[in-house]
Amino acid sequence: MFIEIQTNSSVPIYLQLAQQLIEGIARGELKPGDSLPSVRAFAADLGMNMHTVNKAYHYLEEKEFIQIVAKSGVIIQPNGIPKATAQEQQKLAEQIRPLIAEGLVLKLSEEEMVVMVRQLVQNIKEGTS
Amino acid sequence: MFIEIQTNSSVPIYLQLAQQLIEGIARGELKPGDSLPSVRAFAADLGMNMHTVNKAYHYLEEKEFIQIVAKSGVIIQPNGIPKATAQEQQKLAEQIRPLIAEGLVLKLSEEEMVVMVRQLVQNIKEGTS
DNA sequence: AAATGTGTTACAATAGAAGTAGAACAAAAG
DNA sequence: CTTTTGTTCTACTTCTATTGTAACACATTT
Repeated sequence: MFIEIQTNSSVPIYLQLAQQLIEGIARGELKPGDSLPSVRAFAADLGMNMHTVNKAYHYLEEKEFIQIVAKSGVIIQPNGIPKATAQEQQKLAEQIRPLIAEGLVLKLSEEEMVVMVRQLVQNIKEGTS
Repeated sequence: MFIEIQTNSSVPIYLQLAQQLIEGIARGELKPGDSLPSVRAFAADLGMNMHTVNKAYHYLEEKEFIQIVAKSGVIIQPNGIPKATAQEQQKLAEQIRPLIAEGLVLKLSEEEMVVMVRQLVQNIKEGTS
């Protein structure tokens, strides 16, 4: 899968990488059991430091989207990623909340924001920007 | 209006303050032309440093939600806050996108996320958590 | 006019975290 | 045994958040 990093973005490289991998999973391009490149190989491939890739991997591991198997490599959660717990969903909502509030202040209607979300879902699934 | 700061949160104080003011505007509790406390008074009231309040104010000013009028204080955008431009909406979408992607990975359906957004809109308008 | 109160801006300083990177290490794989 | 792999330790630089102090602007009071 293609990874595209914007070095002058305010969002750190490791996060950009992690987010793009998340989108890869969301879109089904990365399936349970698939293996990801080693930190070194990936880093060399992307022209970044090993630690940056490592950090992205650990970020994803903490969310339990992947498994890091010591000395052997990294694979997408092989038994499939379980559905969000109430707690995870709550946490997600908390993160979205200030953005919705901002939308409201900018006079976006509930419907407009719903449309925005639907659009985003489509874009992610299609891999379009 | 009622401000509640959590000092042990990972989200910085000035941002918590700004976000709560934004919610105040969204919920209509703060109307165009309303004035906000001076940096010093507000800081004393909330038990924080004036610069922290100042930073929140400037954050909101940059978004053009308020006007900082030198010497006379701070007021909510008196002519009403204009509807989001295409660019602002785009930017909002960009910020929401990684969260939606994460939701998808956690097997939340498009409908579930739409419901989540509608719920958030209600909560914000009601001022509930 | 001078003083005082109220409020903003500017400069400084600090502590801490974040982002990125190099080198050495131990275990697994081949 | 050699190569590969994730881990660990260290290190450096840059941001960030917060606070402190002082200077400045203006209106009102004395």
